[in-house]
Amino acid sequence: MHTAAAVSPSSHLRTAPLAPVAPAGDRIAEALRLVRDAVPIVRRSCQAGDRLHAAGDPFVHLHIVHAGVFKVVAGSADGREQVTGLQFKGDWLGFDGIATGRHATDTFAMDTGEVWAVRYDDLLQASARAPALARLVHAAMSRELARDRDHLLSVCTLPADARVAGFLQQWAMALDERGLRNDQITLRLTRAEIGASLGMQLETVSRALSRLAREGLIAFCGTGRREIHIPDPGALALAASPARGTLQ
Amino acid sequence: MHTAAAVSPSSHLRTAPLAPVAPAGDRIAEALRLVRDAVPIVRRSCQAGDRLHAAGDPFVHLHIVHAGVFKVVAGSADGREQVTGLQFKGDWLGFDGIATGRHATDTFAMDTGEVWAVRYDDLLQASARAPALARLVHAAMSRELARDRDHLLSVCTLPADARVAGFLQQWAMALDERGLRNDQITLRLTRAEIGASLGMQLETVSRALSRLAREGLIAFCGTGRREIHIPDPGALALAASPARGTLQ
DNA sequence: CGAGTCCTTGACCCGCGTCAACGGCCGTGG
DNA sequence: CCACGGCCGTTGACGCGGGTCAAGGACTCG
Repeated sequence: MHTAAAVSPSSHLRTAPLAPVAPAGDRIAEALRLVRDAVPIVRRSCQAGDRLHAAGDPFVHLHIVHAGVFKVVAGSADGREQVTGLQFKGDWLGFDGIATGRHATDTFAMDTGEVWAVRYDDLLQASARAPALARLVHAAMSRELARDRDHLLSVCTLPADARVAGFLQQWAMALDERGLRNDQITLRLTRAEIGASLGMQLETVSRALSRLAREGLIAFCGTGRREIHIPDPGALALAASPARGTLQ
Repeated sequence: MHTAAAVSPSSHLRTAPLAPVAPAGDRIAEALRLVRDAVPIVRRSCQAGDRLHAAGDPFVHLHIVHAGVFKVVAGSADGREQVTGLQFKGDWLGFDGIATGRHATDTFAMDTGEVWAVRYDDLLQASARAPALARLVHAAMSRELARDRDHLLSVCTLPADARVAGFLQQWAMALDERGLRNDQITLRLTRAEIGASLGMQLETVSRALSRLAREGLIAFCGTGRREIHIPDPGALALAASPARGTLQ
Protein backbone atom coordinates (compact mmCIF):
# COMPACT_ATOMS: atom_id res chain seq x y z
CA MET A 1 0.00 0.00 0.00
CA HIS A 2 1.11 3.49 -0.54
CA THR A 3 0.49 5.16 2.75
CA ALA A 4 1.84 8.37 1.34
CA ALA A 5 -1.72 9.42 0.88
CA ALA A 6 -2.19 9.22 4.58
CA VAL A 7 -0.16 12.05 5.97
CA SER A 8 -0.55 15.48 4.70
CA PRO A 9 -2.66 18.36 5.77
CA SER A 10 -3.45 18.93 2.19
CA SER A 11 -2.90 17.94 -1.34
CA HIS A 12 0.70 19.01 -1.61
CA LEU A 13 1.96 16.38 0.72
CA ARG A 14 -0.19 13.72 -0.75
CA THR A 15 1.62 13.98 -4.01
CA ALA A 16 4.36 11.66 -2.96
CA PRO A 17 7.37 11.78 -5.23
CA LEU A 18 6.38 10.03 -8.41
CA ALA A 19 8.51 11.91 -10.81
CA PRO A 20 11.05 13.87 -8.78
CA VAL A 21 9.50 17.26 -9.25
CA ALA A 22 11.94 20.13 -9.39
CA PRO A 23 12.32 22.15 -6.21
CA ALA A 24 9.76 24.90 -6.09
CA GLY A 25 12.33 27.64 -6.23
CA ASP A 26 13.76 26.32 -9.47
CA ARG A 27 10.32 25.81 -10.83
CA ILE A 28 9.48 29.45 -10.27
CA ALA A 29 12.67 30.83 -11.75
CA GLU A 30 12.33 28.58 -14.73
CA ALA A 31 8.73 29.53 -15.26
CA LEU A 32 9.55 33.21 -15.20
CA ARG A 33 12.34 32.70 -17.68
CA LEU A 34 10.17 30.63 -19.99
CA VAL A 35 7.44 33.23 -20.03
CA ARG A 36 9.83 36.10 -20.52
CA ASP A 37 11.43 34.40 -23.48
CA ALA A 38 8.23 33.30 -25.13
CA VAL A 39 5.91 36.28 -24.92
CA PRO A 40 6.20 40.06 -24.75
CA ILE A 41 5.90 41.25 -21.20
CA VAL A 42 5.58 44.67 -19.65
CA ARG A 43 7.09 45.17 -16.24
CA ARG A 44 4.98 47.14 -13.88
CA SER A 45 6.03 48.09 -10.40
CA CYS A 46 3.58 48.61 -7.60
CA GLN A 47 3.35 50.33 -4.26
CA ALA A 48 1.57 49.05 -1.20
CA GLY A 49 -2.13 49.57 -1.73
CA ASP A 50 -2.03 49.84 -5.51
CA ARG A 51 -4.88 48.13 -7.20
CA LEU A 52 -3.76 46.00 -10.09
CA HIS A 53 -7.26 45.55 -11.37
CA ALA A 54 -10.80 45.77 -10.09
CA ALA A 55 -13.74 43.45 -10.40
CA GLY A 56 -15.58 44.28 -13.58
CA ASP A 57 -12.55 45.58 -15.48
CA PRO A 58 -12.24 44.18 -18.97
CA PHE A 59 -9.82 41.31 -19.02
CA VAL A 60 -6.82 41.85 -21.24
CA HIS A 61 -3.69 40.97 -19.29
CA LEU A 62 -2.56 38.27 -16.97
CA HIS A 63 0.08 39.22 -14.46
CA ILE A 64 2.89 37.22 -12.97
CA VAL A 65 4.17 38.31 -9.61
CA HIS A 66 7.87 39.00 -9.77
CA ALA A 67 8.32 40.65 -6.39
CA GLY A 68 6.09 41.49 -3.48
CA VAL A 69 2.87 40.03 -2.21
CA PHE A 70 -0.56 40.58 -3.70
CA LYS A 71 -3.97 39.93 -2.27
CA VAL A 72 -6.98 38.83 -4.25
CA VAL A 73 -10.35 39.96 -2.99
CA ALA A 74 -13.67 38.53 -4.05
CA GLY A 75 -16.65 40.72 -3.40
CA SER A 76 -20.36 40.34 -3.90
CA ALA A 77 -23.10 42.72 -4.84
CA ASP A 78 -24.30 43.08 -1.26
CA GLY A 79 -20.96 44.20 0.07
CA ARG A 80 -19.57 40.99 1.43
CA GLU A 81 -15.85 40.60 0.88
CA GLN A 82 -13.42 37.78 1.18
CA VAL A 83 -9.69 37.61 0.60
CA THR A 84 -9.44 34.48 -1.49
CA GLY A 85 -5.73 34.29 -1.84
CA LEU A 86 -2.30 35.80 -1.42
CA GLN A 87 0.05 35.57 -4.35
CA PHE A 88 3.82 35.48 -4.13
CA LYS A 89 6.62 35.53 -6.67
CA GLY A 90 5.87 33.21 -9.53
CA ASP A 91 2.13 33.17 -8.92
CA TRP A 92 -0.26 34.41 -11.54
CA LEU A 93 -2.99 36.99 -11.21
CA GLY A 94 -6.11 37.35 -13.29
CA PHE A 95 -7.05 33.84 -14.34
CA ASP A 96 -10.56 34.49 -13.13
CA GLY A 97 -11.12 36.89 -16.00
CA ILE A 98 -10.62 34.43 -18.82
CA ALA A 99 -14.06 32.86 -18.73
CA THR A 100 -16.12 36.03 -18.80
CA GLY A 101 -13.78 38.57 -20.33
CA ARG A 102 -13.95 40.62 -17.19
CA HIS A 103 -12.07 40.36 -13.97
CA ALA A 104 -14.06 38.87 -11.13
CA THR A 105 -11.81 40.04 -8.32
CA ASP A 106 -9.96 43.06 -7.03
CA THR A 107 -6.25 42.58 -6.56
CA PHE A 108 -3.98 44.80 -4.52
CA ALA A 109 -0.27 45.04 -3.84
CA MET A 110 0.52 44.51 -0.17
CA ASP A 111 3.90 46.22 -0.41
CA THR A 112 6.20 47.46 -3.12
CA GLY A 113 6.53 44.84 -5.76
CA GLU A 114 6.64 44.13 -9.43
CA VAL A 115 4.44 42.24 -11.81
CA TRP A 116 4.90 41.24 -15.38
CA ALA A 117 1.91 41.95 -17.54
CA VAL A 118 1.21 39.51 -20.36
CA ARG A 119 -1.50 39.99 -22.93
CA TYR A 120 -3.70 36.94 -22.84
CA ASP A 121 -3.92 36.80 -26.61
CA ASP A 122 -0.15 36.83 -26.86
CA LEU A 123 0.02 34.07 -24.33
CA LEU A 124 -2.42 31.95 -26.27
CA GLN A 125 -0.44 32.31 -29.48
CA ALA A 126 2.82 31.59 -27.76
CA SER A 127 1.31 28.55 -26.06
CA ALA A 128 0.39 27.13 -29.42
CA ARG A 129 4.02 27.31 -30.47
CA ALA A 130 5.55 26.20 -27.16
CA PRO A 131 3.86 23.23 -25.52
CA ALA A 132 5.97 23.78 -22.41
CA LEU A 133 4.39 27.17 -21.98
CA ALA A 134 0.89 25.78 -22.39
CA ARG A 135 1.67 23.16 -19.79
CA LEU A 136 3.04 25.79 -17.47
CA VAL A 137 -0.08 27.91 -17.64
CA HIS A 138 -2.29 24.91 -17.03
CA ALA A 139 -0.15 23.90 -14.09
CA ALA A 140 -0.38 27.36 -12.59
CA MET A 141 -4.16 27.37 -12.88
CA SER A 142 -4.31 23.86 -11.53
CA ARG A 143 -2.18 24.79 -8.54
CA GLU A 144 -4.44 27.70 -7.82
CA LEU A 145 -7.47 25.45 -8.00
CA ALA A 146 -5.89 23.03 -5.55
CA ARG A 147 -4.90 25.82 -3.22
CA ASP A 148 -8.40 27.25 -3.20
CA ARG A 149 -9.72 23.83 -2.34
CA ASP A 150 -7.37 23.43 0.56
CA HIS A 151 -8.34 26.87 1.69
CA LEU A 152 -12.00 25.94 1.63
CA LEU A 153 -11.28 22.77 3.51
CA SER A 154 -9.54 24.64 6.32
CA VAL A 155 -12.19 27.28 6.54
CA CYS A 156 -14.93 24.70 6.79
CA THR A 157 -13.37 22.17 9.06
CA LEU A 158 -10.78 23.78 11.31
CA PRO A 159 -11.26 25.85 14.45
CA ALA A 160 -9.88 29.36 14.52
CA ASP A 161 -6.54 28.61 16.15
CA ALA A 162 -5.68 25.87 13.72
CA ARG A 163 -6.58 28.05 10.79
CA VAL A 164 -4.28 30.80 11.96
CA ALA A 165 -1.51 28.29 12.58
CA GLY A 166 -2.00 26.95 9.09
CA PHE A 167 -1.93 30.42 7.66
CA LEU A 168 1.42 31.19 9.25
CA GLN A 169 2.78 27.85 8.23
CA GLN A 170 1.78 28.33 4.63
CA TRP A 171 3.26 31.80 4.59
CA ALA A 172 6.51 30.40 5.92
CA MET A 173 6.38 27.66 3.35
CA ALA A 174 5.86 30.17 0.57
CA LEU A 175 8.96 32.05 1.74
CA ASP A 176 10.89 28.84 1.99
CA GLU A 177 10.02 27.81 -1.55
CA ARG A 178 11.43 31.10 -2.69
CA GLY A 179 14.66 30.65 -0.84
CA LEU A 180 14.03 33.08 1.98
CA ARG A 181 14.39 32.33 5.63
CA ASN A 182 11.37 30.44 6.77
CA ASP A 183 11.64 30.75 10.52
CA GLN A 184 10.79 34.41 10.58
CA ILE A 185 7.97 36.12 8.78
CA THR A 186 6.84 39.68 8.54
CA LEU A 187 3.12 39.93 8.15
CA ARG A 188 2.18 42.51 5.62
CA LEU A 189 -1.47 42.26 6.50
CA THR A 190 -3.49 43.70 9.30
CA ARG A 191 -5.36 41.38 11.59
CA ALA A 192 -8.50 42.35 9.75
CA GLU A 193 -7.03 41.22 6.46
CA ILE A 194 -5.83 37.95 7.91
CA GLY A 195 -9.31 37.48 9.23
CA ALA A 196 -10.88 38.24 5.86
CA SER A 197 -8.64 35.62 4.37
CA LEU A 198 -9.43 32.97 6.97
CA GLY A 199 -13.10 33.69 7.37
CA MET A 200 -13.00 35.08 10.88
CA GLN A 201 -13.00 38.40 12.70
CA LEU A 202 -9.95 40.40 13.59
CA GLU A 203 -10.48 39.88 17.30
CA THR A 204 -10.46 36.16 16.77
CA VAL A 205 -7.22 36.40 14.82
CA SER A 206 -5.67 38.43 17.58
CA ARG A 207 -6.76 35.97 20.23
CA ALA A 208 -5.53 33.02 18.22
CA LEU A 209 -2.12 34.62 17.76
CA SER A 210 -1.94 35.35 21.48
CA ARG A 211 -2.78 31.76 22.30
CA LEU A 212 -0.19 30.40 19.86
CA ALA A 213 2.40 32.72 21.40
CA ARG A 214 1.41 31.66 24.90
CA GLU A 215 1.94 28.04 23.94
CA GLY A 216 5.34 28.85 22.49
CA LEU A 217 4.45 27.89 18.94
CA ILE A 218 5.26 31.36 17.71
CA ALA A 219 7.02 34.35 19.19
CA PHE A 220 6.63 38.03 18.49
CA CYS A 221 9.92 39.74 17.91
CA GLY A 222 10.88 43.29 17.23
CA THR A 223 8.57 46.14 17.93
CA GLY A 224 5.05 46.00 16.55
CA ARG A 225 3.30 42.70 16.59
CA ARG A 226 3.96 41.89 12.94
CA GLU A 227 7.30 40.18 13.14
CA ILE A 228 6.74 36.56 13.96
CA HIS A 229 9.35 33.96 14.75
CA ILE A 230 8.59 30.28 14.31
CA PRO A 231 10.83 28.24 16.59
CA ASP A 232 9.53 24.86 15.48
CA PRO A 233 7.76 24.62 12.13
CA GLY A 234 6.83 21.02 12.81
CA ALA A 235 5.01 21.92 16.00
CA LEU A 236 3.19 24.70 14.22
CA ALA A 237 2.15 22.34 11.47
CA LEU A 238 0.78 20.02 14.11
CA ALA A 239 -1.24 22.87 15.54
CA ALA A 240 -2.80 23.31 12.12
CA SER A 241 -4.71 20.06 12.59
CA PRO A 242 -7.94 19.69 14.46
CA ALA A 243 -7.94 18.61 18.08
CA ARG A 244 -4.31 19.22 18.71
CA GLY A 245 -3.29 18.32 22.22
CA THR A 246 -5.47 15.25 22.25
CA LEU A 247 -2.80 13.17 20.59
CA GLN A 248 -0.03 12.04 22.89
CA MET B 1 -37.07 35.36 -20.38
CA HIS B 2 -34.05 34.32 -18.52
CA THR B 3 -34.37 36.09 -15.24
CA ALA B 4 -32.09 33.47 -13.84
CA ALA B 5 -28.98 35.39 -14.72
CA ALA B 6 -30.26 38.49 -13.00
CA VAL B 7 -30.04 37.20 -9.52
CA SER B 8 -26.76 35.42 -9.32
CA PRO B 9 -25.22 35.85 -5.88
CA SER B 10 -21.88 37.10 -6.93
CA SER B 11 -19.34 37.77 -9.53
CA HIS B 12 -21.62 37.01 -12.43
CA LEU B 13 -23.66 39.95 -11.43
CA ARG B 14 -20.86 42.33 -11.77
CA THR B 15 -19.90 41.16 -15.19
CA ALA B 16 -22.32 43.27 -17.09
CA PRO B 17 -22.85 42.20 -20.67
CA LEU B 18 -19.87 43.42 -22.65
CA ALA B 19 -19.85 41.01 -25.49
CA PRO B 20 -23.19 39.24 -25.62
CA VAL B 21 -21.96 35.89 -24.41
CA ALA B 22 -23.71 32.92 -25.90
CA PRO B 23 -26.42 31.32 -23.78
CA ALA B 24 -24.94 28.77 -21.46
CA GLY B 25 -26.79 25.89 -23.04
CA ASP B 26 -25.33 26.65 -26.44
CA ARG B 27 -21.93 27.16 -24.92
CA ILE B 28 -22.02 23.71 -23.40
CA ALA B 29 -23.22 21.94 -26.51
CA GLU B 30 -20.67 23.73 -28.61
CA ALA B 31 -17.87 22.95 -26.19
CA LEU B 32 -18.72 19.28 -26.21
CA ARG B 33 -18.80 19.25 -29.98
CA LEU B 34 -15.50 21.05 -30.25
CA VAL B 35 -13.77 18.67 -27.91
CA ARG B 36 -15.24 15.61 -29.55
CA ASP B 37 -14.08 16.76 -32.97
CA ALA B 38 -10.60 17.79 -31.90
CA VAL B 39 -9.38 15.03 -29.62
CA PRO B 40 -9.93 11.31 -29.18
CA ILE B 41 -12.38 10.68 -26.38
CA VAL B 42 -13.48 7.57 -24.60
CA ARG B 43 -17.02 7.48 -23.33
CA ARG B 44 -17.42 6.02 -19.92
CA SER B 45 -20.71 5.52 -18.20
CA CYS B 46 -21.13 5.58 -14.46
CA GLN B 47 -23.51 4.37 -11.79
CA ALA B 48 -24.42 6.21 -8.64
CA GLY B 49 -21.55 5.88 -6.23
CA ASP B 50 -18.89 5.05 -8.80
CA ARG B 51 -15.59 6.67 -8.11
CA LEU B 52 -14.13 8.26 -11.19
CA HIS B 53 -10.77 8.76 -9.57
CA ALA B 54 -9.30 8.97 -6.11
CA ALA B 55 -6.91 11.41 -4.52
CA GLY B 56 -3.40 10.25 -5.23
CA ASP B 57 -4.19 8.48 -8.48
CA PRO B 58 -1.77 9.31 -11.28
CA PHE B 59 -3.22 11.99 -13.50
CA VAL B 60 -3.68 10.93 -17.09
CA HIS B 61 -7.17 11.89 -18.17
CA LEU B 62 -9.45 14.81 -17.85
CA HIS B 63 -13.16 14.07 -17.94
CA ILE B 64 -16.03 16.08 -19.27
CA VAL B 65 -19.42 15.40 -17.79
CA HIS B 66 -21.87 14.46 -20.46
CA ALA B 67 -24.73 13.32 -18.29
CA GLY B 68 -25.40 13.05 -14.60
CA VAL B 69 -24.03 14.88 -11.61
CA PHE B 70 -20.63 14.35 -10.03
CA LYS B 71 -19.30 15.43 -6.69
CA VAL B 72 -15.73 16.42 -6.01
CA VAL B 73 -14.42 15.70 -2.55
CA ALA B 74 -11.29 17.16 -1.05
CA GLY B 75 -9.92 15.28 1.91
CA SER B 76 -7.05 15.72 4.27
CA ALA B 77 -4.81 13.34 6.12
CA ASP B 78 -6.62 13.73 9.40
CA GLY B 79 -9.91 12.65 7.96
CA ARG B 80 -11.53 15.98 7.30
CA GLU B 81 -13.58 16.01 4.15
CA GLN B 82 -15.23 18.68 2.14
CA VAL B 83 -17.34 18.53 -0.99
CA THR B 84 -15.77 21.27 -3.04
CA GLY B 85 -18.04 21.17 -5.99
CA LEU B 86 -20.78 19.51 -7.96
CA GLN B 87 -20.26 19.15 -11.68
CA PHE B 88 -22.98 19.02 -14.28
CA LYS B 89 -23.06 18.43 -18.01
CA GLY B 90 -20.31 20.36 -19.72
CA ASP B 91 -18.19 20.73 -16.60
CA TRP B 92 -14.73 19.26 -16.44
CA LEU B 93 -13.27 16.95 -13.87
CA GLY B 94 -9.66 16.50 -12.95
CA PHE B 95 -8.02 19.86 -13.50
CA ASP B 96 -6.55 19.63 -10.03
CA GLY B 97 -4.22 16.89 -11.18
CA ILE B 98 -2.36 18.84 -13.83
CA ALA B 99 0.04 20.63 -11.51
CA THR B 100 1.29 17.65 -9.60
CA GLY B 101 0.64 14.74 -11.94
CA ARG B 102 -1.67 13.20 -9.36
CA HIS B 103 -5.29 13.82 -8.61
CA ALA B 104 -5.89 15.82 -5.48
CA THR B 105 -9.54 14.95 -5.06
CA ASP B 106 -11.94 12.05 -5.08
CA THR B 107 -14.79 12.34 -7.52
CA PHE B 108 -17.97 10.30 -7.46
CA ALA B 109 -20.99 9.92 -9.66
CA MET B 110 -24.20 10.91 -7.87
CA ASP B 111 -26.41 8.99 -10.23
CA THR B 112 -26.10 7.20 -13.53
CA GLY B 113 -24.25 9.39 -15.95
CA GLU B 114 -21.60 9.52 -18.59
CA VAL B 115 -18.25 11.22 -18.87
CA TRP B 116 -15.91 11.63 -21.75
CA ALA B 117 -12.34 10.82 -20.92
CA VAL B 118 -9.67 12.85 -22.69
CA ARG B 119 -5.98 12.17 -22.38
CA TYR B 120 -4.34 15.34 -21.17
CA ASP B 121 -1.45 14.92 -23.55
CA ASP B 122 -3.84 14.60 -26.46
CA LEU B 123 -5.61 17.69 -25.30
CA LEU B 124 -2.39 19.67 -25.16
CA GLN B 125 -1.46 18.68 -28.68
CA ALA B 126 -4.89 19.46 -30.01
CA SER B 127 -4.89 22.79 -28.22
CA ALA B 128 -1.72 23.77 -30.02
CA ARG B 129 -3.47 23.19 -33.34
CA ALA B 130 -6.82 24.68 -32.39
CA PRO B 131 -6.70 27.96 -30.50
CA ALA B 132 -10.42 27.75 -29.88
CA LEU B 133 -9.86 24.57 -27.93
CA ALA B 134 -7.08 26.11 -25.87
CA ARG B 135 -9.33 29.02 -25.09
CA LEU B 136 -12.13 26.69 -24.14
CA VAL B 137 -10.01 24.77 -21.67
CA HIS B 138 -8.73 27.96 -20.11
CA ALA B 139 -12.25 29.26 -19.84
CA ALA B 140 -13.42 26.08 -18.16
CA MET B 141 -10.64 26.28 -15.59
CA SER B 142 -11.30 29.95 -15.10
CA ARG B 143 -14.97 29.33 -14.53
CA GLU B 144 -14.14 26.70 -11.96
CA LEU B 145 -11.80 29.08 -10.19
CA ALA B 146 -14.50 31.73 -10.08
CA ARG B 147 -17.04 29.25 -8.82
CA ASP B 148 -14.76 28.08 -6.04
CA ARG B 149 -14.27 31.67 -5.02
CA ASP B 150 -17.96 32.31 -4.86
CA HIS B 151 -18.33 29.17 -2.86
CA LEU B 152 -15.72 30.33 -0.39
CA LEU B 153 -17.37 33.70 -0.14
CA SER B 154 -20.72 32.16 0.76
CA VAL B 155 -19.25 29.77 3.25
CA CYS B 156 -17.37 32.53 5.00
CA THR B 157 -19.94 35.29 4.99
CA LEU B 158 -23.43 33.84 4.89
CA PRO B 159 -25.51 32.30 7.66
CA ALA B 160 -26.74 28.76 7.25
CA ASP B 161 -30.18 29.52 5.81
CA ALA B 162 -28.81 31.80 3.13
CA ARG B 163 -26.21 29.25 2.15
CA VAL B 164 -28.83 26.57 1.70
CA ALA B 165 -31.01 28.95 -0.28
CA GLY B 166 -28.04 29.76 -2.48
CA PHE B 167 -27.29 26.11 -2.95
CA LEU B 168 -30.79 25.38 -4.18
CA GLN B 169 -30.78 28.42 -6.38
CA GLN B 170 -27.51 27.45 -8.01
CA TRP B 171 -28.71 23.94 -8.57
CA ALA B 172 -31.82 25.28 -10.23
CA MET B 173 -29.71 27.63 -12.31
CA ALA B 174 -27.48 24.77 -13.40
CA LEU B 175 -30.56 22.89 -14.58
CA ASP B 176 -31.87 25.98 -16.28
CA GLU B 177 -28.64 26.53 -18.18
CA ARG B 178 -28.97 23.02 -19.49
CA GLY B 179 -32.49 23.51 -20.63
CA LEU B 180 -34.24 21.56 -17.92
CA ARG B 181 -37.10 22.82 -15.84
CA ASN B 182 -35.74 25.08 -13.18
CA ASP B 183 -38.67 25.30 -10.81
CA GLN B 184 -38.37 21.77 -9.57
CA ILE B 185 -35.25 19.98 -8.49
CA THR B 186 -34.53 16.52 -7.27
CA LEU B 187 -31.71 16.48 -4.80
CA ARG B 188 -29.41 13.58 -5.42
CA LEU B 189 -27.55 14.22 -2.22
CA THR B 190 -28.30 13.35 1.35
CA ARG B 191 -28.53 16.13 3.92
CA ALA B 192 -25.09 15.12 5.08
CA GLU B 193 -23.65 15.63 1.63
CA ILE B 194 -25.31 18.98 1.21
CA GLY B 195 -23.84 19.92 4.55
CA ALA B 196 -20.39 18.77 3.54
CA SER B 197 -20.65 20.96 0.52
CA LEU B 198 -21.83 24.02 2.41
CA GLY B 199 -19.65 23.62 5.45
CA MET B 200 -22.35 22.77 7.94
CA GLN B 201 -23.90 19.79 9.67
CA LEU B 202 -26.76 17.73 8.39
CA GLU B 203 -29.05 18.85 11.18
CA THR B 204 -28.45 22.44 10.23
CA VAL B 205 -29.27 21.68 6.61
CA SER B 206 -32.46 19.98 7.66
CA ARG B 207 -33.49 22.89 9.84
CA ALA B 208 -32.66 25.41 7.14
CA LEU B 209 -34.77 23.52 4.62
CA SER B 210 -37.63 23.36 7.09
CA ARG B 211 -37.42 27.09 7.69
CA LEU B 212 -37.33 27.87 3.97
CA ALA B 213 -40.36 25.64 3.47
CA ARG B 214 -42.17 27.29 6.38
CA GLU B 215 -41.59 30.68 4.77
CA GLY B 216 -42.92 29.42 1.46
CA LEU B 217 -39.67 29.89 -0.40
CA ILE B 218 -39.56 26.23 -1.27
CA ALA B 219 -42.04 23.39 -1.09
CA PHE B 220 -41.50 19.68 -0.72
CA CYS B 221 -43.43 17.66 -3.21
CA GLY B 222 -43.82 14.00 -3.80
CA THR B 223 -42.94 11.47 -1.22
CA GLY B 224 -39.56 11.63 0.46
CA ARG B 225 -38.14 15.02 1.18
CA ARG B 226 -35.90 15.20 -1.86
CA GLU B 227 -38.22 16.70 -4.41
CA ILE B 228 -38.21 20.43 -4.05
CA HIS B 229 -40.37 22.94 -5.82
CA ILE B 230 -39.30 26.56 -6.12
CA PRO B 231 -42.36 28.76 -6.52
CA ASP B 232 -40.46 32.02 -6.86
CA PRO B 233 -36.78 31.89 -7.86
CA GLY B 234 -36.43 35.59 -7.26
CA ALA B 235 -37.55 35.31 -3.67
CA LEU B 236 -35.21 32.41 -3.11
CA ALA B 237 -32.33 34.41 -4.56
CA LEU B 238 -33.15 37.19 -2.15
CA ALA B 239 -33.00 34.72 0.70
CA ALA B 240 -29.47 33.88 -0.40
CA SER B 241 -28.30 37.29 0.78
CA PRO B 242 -27.41 38.16 4.31
CA ALA B 243 -29.95 39.81 6.58
CA ARG B 244 -32.96 39.03 4.52
CA GLY B 245 -36.11 40.35 6.04
CA THR B 246 -34.46 43.58 7.09
CA LEU B 247 -35.07 45.09 3.69
CA GLN B 248 -38.60 46.32 3.11
C1' DC C 1 1.99 66.18 21.57
C1' DG C 2 -2.35 64.86 19.48
C1' DA C 3 -4.89 62.17 16.04
C1' DG C 4 -5.34 58.13 13.63
C1' DT C 5 -4.61 53.33 12.99
C1' DC C 6 -3.76 48.92 14.67
C1' DC C 7 -3.73 45.53 18.24
C1' DT C 8 -5.26 43.35 22.57
C1' DT C 9 -8.33 41.84 26.05
C1' DG C 10 -12.68 41.38 28.43
C1' DA C 11 -17.80 40.56 28.64
C1' DC C 12 -21.75 39.00 26.54
C1' DC C 13 -24.63 36.42 23.51
C1' DC C 14 -26.21 33.91 19.53
C1' DG C 15 -25.74 30.59 15.71
C1' DC C 16 -24.62 26.36 14.97
C1' DG C 17 -22.43 21.94 16.42
C1' DT C 18 -23.49 18.04 19.24
C1' DC C 19 -26.22 14.56 21.38
C1' DA C 20 -30.37 12.25 21.53
C1' DA C 21 -35.00 10.61 20.46
C1' DC C 22 -38.20 9.51 17.06
C1' DG C 23 -40.72 8.73 12.54
C1' DG C 24 -40.82 7.36 7.62
C1' DC C 25 -39.19 4.58 3.89
C1' DC C 26 -37.07 0.52 2.04
C1' DG C 27 -35.21 -4.10 1.43
C1' DT C 28 -34.75 -8.63 3.50
C1' DG C 29 -36.24 -12.69 5.57
C1' DG C 30 -39.38 -15.35 8.28
C1' DC D 1 -48.19 -10.96 4.56
C1' DC D 2 -45.91 -8.66 8.50
C1' DA D 3 -41.61 -8.09 11.40
C1' DC D 4 -37.34 -6.33 11.52
C1' DG D 5 -33.17 -3.56 10.86
C1' DG D 6 -30.78 0.07 8.37
C1' DC D 7 -30.65 4.49 6.50
C1' DC D 8 -32.41 8.96 6.08
C1' DG D 9 -34.70 13.00 7.72
C1' DT D 10 -36.73 15.90 11.47
C1' DT D 11 -36.94 18.13 15.76
C1' DG D 12 -35.67 19.33 20.48
C1' DA D 13 -32.25 20.48 24.27
C1' DC D 14 -27.99 22.16 25.45
C1' DG D 15 -23.30 24.00 25.29
C1' DC D 16 -19.41 26.16 23.08
C1' DG D 17 -16.78 28.74 19.64
C1' DG D 18 -16.49 32.73 17.85
C1' DG D 19 -19.05 37.11 16.49
C1' DT D 20 -20.06 41.58 18.52
C1' DC D 21 -19.50 45.51 21.39
C1' DA D 22 -16.59 48.16 24.14
C1' DA D 23 -12.49 49.94 26.49
C1' DG D 24 -7.84 50.79 26.54
C1' DG D 25 -2.78 50.35 25.18
C1' DA D 26 0.98 50.80 21.54
C1' DC D 27 2.93 52.66 17.51
C1' DT D 28 3.33 56.10 13.65
C1' DC D 29 2.96 60.29 11.51
C1' DG D 30 1.86 64.91 11.33
